[in-house]
Amino acid sequence: MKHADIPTRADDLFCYGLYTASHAVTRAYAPHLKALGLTYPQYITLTLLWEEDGRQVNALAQKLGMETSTLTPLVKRLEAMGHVTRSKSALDGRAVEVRLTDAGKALSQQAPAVTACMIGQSGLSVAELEELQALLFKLRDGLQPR
Amino acid sequence: MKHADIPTRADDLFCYGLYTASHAVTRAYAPHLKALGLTYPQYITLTLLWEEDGRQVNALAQKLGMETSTLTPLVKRLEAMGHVTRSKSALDGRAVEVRLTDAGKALSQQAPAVTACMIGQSGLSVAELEELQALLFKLRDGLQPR
DNA sequence: TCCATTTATATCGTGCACGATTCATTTCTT
DNA sequence: AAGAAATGAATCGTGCACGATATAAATGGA
Repeated sequence: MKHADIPTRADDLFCYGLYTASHAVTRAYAPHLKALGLTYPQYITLTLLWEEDGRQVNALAQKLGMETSTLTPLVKRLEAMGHVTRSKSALDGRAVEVRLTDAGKALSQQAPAVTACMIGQSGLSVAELEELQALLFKLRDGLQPR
Repeated sequence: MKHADIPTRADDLFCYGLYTASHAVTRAYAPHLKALGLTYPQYITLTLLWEEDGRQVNALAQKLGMETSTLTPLVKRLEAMGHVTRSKSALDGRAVEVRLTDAGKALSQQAPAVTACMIGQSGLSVAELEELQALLFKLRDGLQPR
């Protein structure tokens, strides 16, 4: 591809839509999550634990594509709020396993209503959301150096 | 839509792909932008100025969908780096106009190569990227309360 | 075994992002 | 024209996100 073929307007840059849409979603979630006392990254982290409890910090970081330096304090805040416990792995003294408390598990009951509300707000059909999700995963996986 | 119809796995949540893809893009841009001494939000802000110079802080915030409390320090850093100037509007004493310096304008020469590289890395066709962009804008605009 | 390397987490400093608040300026109302 | 309301930036405090660095535990090789 030659430079001449590349869109130069900010609206056309493939990074711009992602950047603004991502923040718009975070903002749209905020009022729902505020009622649960959660931030958006905290909520996403909990969804991973609802799916599979007892993950290590490392596994959570991998799933989210972030550094443990981001997750350690986040998980500590979840612990301080009483949603999870952190304990050293018996098999590997370095690893920390994150486990949901009853309170943390109970929060999962609220999730479907929040998701439903967000899907409704989005104005996109389920088919469009699936198409979007597929493209996002393809983009993300393409960019991962690994 | 009933709750039973809502995907509950984290992978299927429509927020998850956006969250991880957005960070993946930021991370993929980082090495290219580091060579220019810029962060990703700084780069996007500059693209808006390359498109139309002399915008007010408010206009930039609107375009990016962010608060002025985020942009004010960012623009000040761009000023400290010598890429822009900040000056009070003659027509409205409250407003601050952001203008590119010669150095800031010169940076725009590097942008097409960066964009081209990112598009190549993404592994998506231009058609797919346009489709993705369209869905993202639709999502974003659907979520804006306005 | 012993020591080098790797791995898992944590810590620190910088920058982004938001909401709440403040301050100055403009605009609206009367 | 004067006070009220609205607007544009800025400031402050909290939390997210990264890279660089540190520390402790596990692994590997000689």
